[in-house]
Amino acid sequence: MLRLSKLTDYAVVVLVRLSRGDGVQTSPRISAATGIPEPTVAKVLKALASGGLVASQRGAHGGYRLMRPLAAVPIADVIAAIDGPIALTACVEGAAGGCDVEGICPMRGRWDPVNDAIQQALTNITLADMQEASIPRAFRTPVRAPISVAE
Amino acid sequence: MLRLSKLTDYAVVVLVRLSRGDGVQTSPRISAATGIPEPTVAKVLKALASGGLVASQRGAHGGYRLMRPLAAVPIADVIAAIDGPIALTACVEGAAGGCDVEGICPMRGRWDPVNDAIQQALTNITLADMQEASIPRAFRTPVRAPISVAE
DNA sequence: GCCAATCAGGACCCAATCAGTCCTGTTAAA
DNA sequence: TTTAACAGGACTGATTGGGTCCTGATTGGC
Repeated sequence: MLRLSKLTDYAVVVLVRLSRGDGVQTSPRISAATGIPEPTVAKVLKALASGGLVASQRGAHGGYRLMRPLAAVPIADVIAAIDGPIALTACVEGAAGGCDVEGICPMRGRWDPVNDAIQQALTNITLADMQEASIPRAFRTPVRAPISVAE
Repeated sequence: MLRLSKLTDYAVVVLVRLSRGDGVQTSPRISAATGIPEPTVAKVLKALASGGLVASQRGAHGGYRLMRPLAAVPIADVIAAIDGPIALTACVEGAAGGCDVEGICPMRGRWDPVNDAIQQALTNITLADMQEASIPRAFRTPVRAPISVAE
């Protein structure tokens, strides 16, 4: 099913939320605004910080802020930050490790064109695109968006 | 990581194998030729038959054969046959069921452009493309290709 | 008409993965 | 010094998927 991790979905919500307001925002505050449980918000933000998508400020009055505007964040970056590098199969070029029959595996490299195509597709879509895409009535209004994720 | 199911990888191997030779081929024979365990080959073939990618013939001297040449089989069809419809998130248009907050979920429809992009990317790549892509030395020769899949 | 080979369609089990939580540091402002 | 906040793990329960097996249904040969 080409499943996307649920945390990635959360990450989009969190990033969109971060894009409103100027200063840093704490994870409890984002949790309250989005309805996502606080520990999960914290986990997502840490991953996003590692990926360079948000900047963190520690200590009292700390928090997180966006490093780039939404339009400059391809969804591929978000996925990479949360789920690791985009690779359909483990033996794809760039994936860590090596399969047990590496070197004799006829599948080696076979999925590369597919990966490249997907990578490119995901790079061409930014968070701004997703933010604007077909949001149902009454949800253009900010600030108090409830739970987000499906399933 | 956008993980692709291992069975889909098997399916590509099986389909490529089926493309060699004219008559029907039995699953034990394909298993022997590819190194994939027979029950798994059977499972993959059943799914491919349900998806209309291969035709089956029951009874003695039965087996499977390709319905179309490899160049006419987009990889999207294979994925759909094995893993079900291509949908990144559960609440994507076309996915079964409905999430618990359906109707108020601001994420609803948001992933659609991403899904469409991926769908299109996968539709533009056929099995023939994958077959030709960077196969290492000595594996253009048919018949006795060993295990395929990565881990 | 019977038998053997083969596909059809499930049920089932085990391992791996992931979402989600929690705990213990470390940093920085008041 | 205290407190608010992030950093970076470890841990657990549930879900998923790979893989196997079993019981039919179908077809060709003897």
